[in-house]
Amino acid sequence: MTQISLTDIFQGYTKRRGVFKNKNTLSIAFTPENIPHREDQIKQLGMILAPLLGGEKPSNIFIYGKPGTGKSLCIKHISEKINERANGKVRTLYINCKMRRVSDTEYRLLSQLLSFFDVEVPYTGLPTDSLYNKFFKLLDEKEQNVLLVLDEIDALVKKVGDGILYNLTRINQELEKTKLTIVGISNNISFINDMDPRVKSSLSEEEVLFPPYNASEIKDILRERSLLAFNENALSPGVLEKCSALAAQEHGDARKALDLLRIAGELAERMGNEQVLKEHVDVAEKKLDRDKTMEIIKSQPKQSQCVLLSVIDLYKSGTKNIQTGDIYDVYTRMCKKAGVKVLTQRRVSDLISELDMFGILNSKVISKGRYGRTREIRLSMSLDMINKIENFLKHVLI
DNA sequence: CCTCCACAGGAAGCGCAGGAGT
DNA sequence: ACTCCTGCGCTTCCTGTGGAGG
Repeated sequence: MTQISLTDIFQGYTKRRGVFKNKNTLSIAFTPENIPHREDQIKQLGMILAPLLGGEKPSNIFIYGKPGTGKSLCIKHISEKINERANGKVRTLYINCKMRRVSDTEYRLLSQLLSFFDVEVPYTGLPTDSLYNKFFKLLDEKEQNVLLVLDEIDALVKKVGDGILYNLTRINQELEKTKLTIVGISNNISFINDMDPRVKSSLSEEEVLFPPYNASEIKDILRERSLLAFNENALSPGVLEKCSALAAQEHGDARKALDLLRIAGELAERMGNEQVLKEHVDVAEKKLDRDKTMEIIKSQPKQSQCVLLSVIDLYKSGTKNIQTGDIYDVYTRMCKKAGVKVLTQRRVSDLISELDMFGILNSKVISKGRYGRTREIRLSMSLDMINKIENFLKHVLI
């Protein structure tokens, strides 16, 4: 009985003509066959990495460019292509270095690398050196060519220093059988300059720059993907233009454009429309912003959440020029109420910096002369959003 | 000119959970 | 069971500092 009605539902769903033909082609996981407006970069990377095909070690590469400019995508694309040609002789290890509690320290990064070889290590207890040795042995077990892609490497270096990179580049020199090529990807251009010169010279033997897309380039990208993703005539006129324009405002972020398009499509489908309208894009933009920040906030530890709620409290009570000391006062009361351990101001100061890094807060160090030097903290979102966060945090904490 | 506020943010080290070796 | 190790979140202690008020 249940099964029958379920099949009915599913059949009804598949029979109904939605707007999507293949939604996956809009996700970040999808690597398209053709990457518009990145011909130069792909050519450059291809030339640098071509020695892999002859079993030679290419130069290490440093890639930089703003978010959503196709850095990871191009690397993924090229490594897939190379692998096809080399009959799987080239192994690509991709790591995003920013993931909290996953790859945001040297130890955790190595433990991630080891897990690619199906080696699980305890989350603490072992010396980092021993992880290096394990990794080293695994690499040198057999002859192979390994491409190590470290995405958002600037975040990691900022947090724990450039020692990791130094160690990795050194491992490379000591390997006998295996050749390890390191590809560092960074959103921040200036970051490479204040690294140890030894690391700098060995990591950025080659540099590739990914400039932001402009609105018409983003539109090209969207058009191409929309042909794969949507049914014919599912997009009303102006939808692509709107997505492109919105994303171009945000330093030419193609990923944002794709997200907008996908969410707009989902909204249209959910509302039973046969066409995606410009209005859907408007709603999608709000939803995208909201979802992103909520996602980050949910993943924060309780202590950070307390800090954030304190900032919101101050904001709502009309305090202007919110500073660290104010926050700490409210924060201590908040913790007691929520039954959470009160951390020191030093630590809270770091938590504020973290929230700043995630883009949830804006903090700026200012000097008020006689009245000291502190950080001024501002919330950079709509009142609507602040209310939403407040509700969520109160629900979770109190 | 100097002073002095209210912190920023670096350095060191502590305690805990969890290894490895004996 | 014991010792001795480690990484990590956190505390403790510290020095540094831009500029308004004197």
